[in-house]
Amino acid sequence: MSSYHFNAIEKKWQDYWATEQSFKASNNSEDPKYYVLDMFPYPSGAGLHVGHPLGYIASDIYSRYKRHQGFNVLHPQGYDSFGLPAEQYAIQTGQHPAITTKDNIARYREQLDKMGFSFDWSREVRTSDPEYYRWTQWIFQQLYESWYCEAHEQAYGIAELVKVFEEEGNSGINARCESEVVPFTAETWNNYSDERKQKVLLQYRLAYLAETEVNWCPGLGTVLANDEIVNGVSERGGFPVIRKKMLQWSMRISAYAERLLQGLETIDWTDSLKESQRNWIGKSVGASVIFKVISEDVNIADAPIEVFTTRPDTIFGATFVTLAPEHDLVGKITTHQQRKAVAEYIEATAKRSERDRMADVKNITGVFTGAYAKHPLTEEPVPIWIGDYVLSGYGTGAVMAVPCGDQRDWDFARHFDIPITNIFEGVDISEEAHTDKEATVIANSDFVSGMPYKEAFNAVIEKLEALGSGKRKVNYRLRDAVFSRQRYWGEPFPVYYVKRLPQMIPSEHLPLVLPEVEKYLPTEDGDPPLGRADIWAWDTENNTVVPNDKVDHMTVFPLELNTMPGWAGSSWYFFRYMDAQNSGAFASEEALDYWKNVDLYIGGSEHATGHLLYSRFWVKFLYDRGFIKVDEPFKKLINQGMILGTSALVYRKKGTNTYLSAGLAKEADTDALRVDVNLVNASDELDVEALKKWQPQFQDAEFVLEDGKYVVGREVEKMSKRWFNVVNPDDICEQYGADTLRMYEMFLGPLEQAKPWNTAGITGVHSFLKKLWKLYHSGPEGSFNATDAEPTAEQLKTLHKTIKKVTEDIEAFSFNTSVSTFMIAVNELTASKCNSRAILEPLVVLISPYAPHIAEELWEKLGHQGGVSKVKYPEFKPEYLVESTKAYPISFNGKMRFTMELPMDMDKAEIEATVLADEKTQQYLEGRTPKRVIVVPGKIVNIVG
RNA sequence: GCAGAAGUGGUGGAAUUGGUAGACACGUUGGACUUAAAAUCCAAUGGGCAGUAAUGCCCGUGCGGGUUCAAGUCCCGCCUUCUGUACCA
Repeated sequence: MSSYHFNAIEKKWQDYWATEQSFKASNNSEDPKYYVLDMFPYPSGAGLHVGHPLGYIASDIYSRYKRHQGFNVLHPQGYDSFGLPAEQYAIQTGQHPAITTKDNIARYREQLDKMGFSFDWSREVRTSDPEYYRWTQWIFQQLYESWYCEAHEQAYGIAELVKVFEEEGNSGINARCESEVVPFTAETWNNYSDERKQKVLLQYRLAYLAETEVNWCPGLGTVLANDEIVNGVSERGGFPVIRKKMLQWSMRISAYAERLLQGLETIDWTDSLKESQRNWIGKSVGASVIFKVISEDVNIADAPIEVFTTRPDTIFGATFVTLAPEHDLVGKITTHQQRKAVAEYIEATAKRSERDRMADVKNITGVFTGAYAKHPLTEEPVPIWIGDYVLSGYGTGAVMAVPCGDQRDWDFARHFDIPITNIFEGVDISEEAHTDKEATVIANSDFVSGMPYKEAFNAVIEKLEALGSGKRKVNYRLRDAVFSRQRYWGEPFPVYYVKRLPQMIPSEHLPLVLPEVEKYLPTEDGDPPLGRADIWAWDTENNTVVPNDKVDHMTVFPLELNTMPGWAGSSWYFFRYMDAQNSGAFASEEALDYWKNVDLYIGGSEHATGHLLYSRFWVKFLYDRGFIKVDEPFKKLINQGMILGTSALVYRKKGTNTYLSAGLAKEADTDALRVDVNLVNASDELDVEALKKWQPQFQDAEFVLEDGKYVVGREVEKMSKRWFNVVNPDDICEQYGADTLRMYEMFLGPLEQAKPWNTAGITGVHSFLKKLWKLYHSGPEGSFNATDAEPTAEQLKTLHKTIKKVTEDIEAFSFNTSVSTFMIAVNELTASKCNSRAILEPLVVLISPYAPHIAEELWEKLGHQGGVSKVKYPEFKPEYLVESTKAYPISFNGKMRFTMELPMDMDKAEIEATVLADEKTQQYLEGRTPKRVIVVPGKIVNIVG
């Protein structure tokens, strides 16, 4: 073997790792644990492109590094195989999602294996596997069996709630529940029918069934969560989304709003990510204020309109009240004269999709109801308007409008000619509202006149509380998460219905396995595909699924037809890896106690408000109910940046079949078309003959060259099949090897930054590996050759410099610079023709996280048995580095005299060196004693004063 | 609009967190080897000025100010680009 045959080496070691199960983690170990996790992929039909493994490479490097340091590392991988993408792929290809999912997973696994990841595959999970979703269903049932006590800020079992109801009713309970819960005494409760009791309890449960206004997407035939909507259209497919009332399962995540917010302080995530979650939770502190309707009609007189405001200090500037068009009171209070206008307005807004409403922010619309409400403090009548700038879903769906202090209220008032009262001292509000609250004094406001914001804020609330017309209130933007999907490819709810009330299937009879259906498509009117299943009813006597026609509503009942959303399975999978085969629990107590939570989590930032929030919610819930001992899932989180594609463009002269080279295209009128990036070489030159064969439209085309070449244009955009800019990692592994791919992806730039892929640069990294190989293959015909001779001081310095820098880089996740450090080391060692065993051994261990295959090969050639992966990390010895030695100056005099601690065993010595500093710095240093002198061999570089 | 991040050669990006800016790599140019190409190796490569030369000097990190012996880094004010989020009262 005379040169670096990476293909053979990589195959050899991948097989070795597989047969030896080198990366299998043990659940009981004396060693400290470390849990490194990747966000598991959706196995889509397109396979992996070079962008996907970026995060996996980073986490793999860190895992291998931690193993070298003596940690018992859990580094698992699995597949998020339920959900819309898998199902849509199945619909497109006309195959059963289970089959396509299985095929896709096999393809993913093959690709992943080629890159030499150190995953413990014995712990693989698939969310669509019944043995897995059995526990997803089980957690759902635990949520159903729980309620949230706001007094203790904790979830408890529903049985405890029932006990309280039986003894003292619900008046003493401070629970997170539906707002329309009717108060009752113990006696009333005990007299309630069983059915009535169940209905009441449903209002308290953390997983509950309720008629909710949801984001209905007719195009996808399903309901979407808020984070699945982008700019008013569905994230997937871009279909319009409308609001619709439906009976849905929901998760009372809003109960955890405050704890989800507080928990952010305890975890090591990036500021931007924490900020996204804070925004999503959207805490605002203010007051709820009651305006009572003025009316002759006794039925509606004094009906309270509750509004939420963050500016109670401006209450004397409230000149009208605005209700959302969907507000319950609208129909009741509208006067006869205004009835027609209001009805027309409501109809018009209901027709407008969410998208239109957003696109049309500037257009001010609204209508007067004809009714008035009494200002709680001035007791003056204020008109009640409706306007679609008030959202029914936020706060109470009603606002007190203070045009002088809020721009939207100001715009609305100006548009409809409603009076604007100025309650700020010395502020001009004739052109716009004054929204700055600091450094402004309230005026013209009865008892708060002359007070600054903060003082007025509290004074008004106290007054309102005394009058019973309002109270301090904290509001959250976070809303409960809809948990039902009218979909096939998801976890079935373990629920059947008796008299239309949900009942849980006994947990010992889980999983409730997804039934077969003929068609996976949802129907246009939204009936779930499970409605087509023939065998989908629950026999409560035999605890089994039976055909639908057996339903008798005595012992056999219909099952829930909806399935769970994609985020159900991904909200707890990190616990399943701890004990993936367990059939008695989602993971054993011992496993949960040992692994605790994820130490390092790497994945894309697109999950900032979805997966990462829901996971935190479920973990806090499981913690409350005592199933786990940690209340945050991911201690440290890193978002890897996306690797973008570099598309290649050719320019077709308009209306012809003539293509102009990029340099000529600017002067002509052309259309840019994307062509396969694989037809273009590193210097943007197109292989015209290959292009002609690629697609028939180019067969007879004419190409106008410049300097004898056809040069393509470039555009950086998402890597996608339809832009023909996808680079397949398999091809890179084939051509350069997995070690090169791994190092190059790291070398490309900082992990967290988005960056375009450019295959051209890969040769630098590849030749580094070749150089490393050659350094120790200087024997006859390139055979392995390492000497036992003592390394030189220079070589030892190179080694320890590398240990120091690489270790620092790896701890800071600066993998890009550590690749550079390796290159420098190998260049230096090559220059001194180093083939010392004493240098190579530690160097191989250092490199093995990055380029594991070549490291294993060299390790074996050094005569070691067993893999390199658990060898102790080399120790850094500062004495080999003069740089880090401290030097203490004696005096400064243009030239400087000082003593320094010299490397190794030498005693203190005096040396003399010239200070490299400009004149001003020299003057400054005159007479001072610098604290530290930074030295490189031979000369002083710099002085730190 | 709000929030977060960033702006450094032809390109990707370094810079011990206030101390020789441009490491490392790509690309480019020149050279060696070769009949030739590929591969490999060596050298040069921010801009400008002076010198036969080794070398020396000046300007340079989006723009304008400031602090400091010393600023890519800190402070103030702008500009630009990404990434979230948005009629949230």
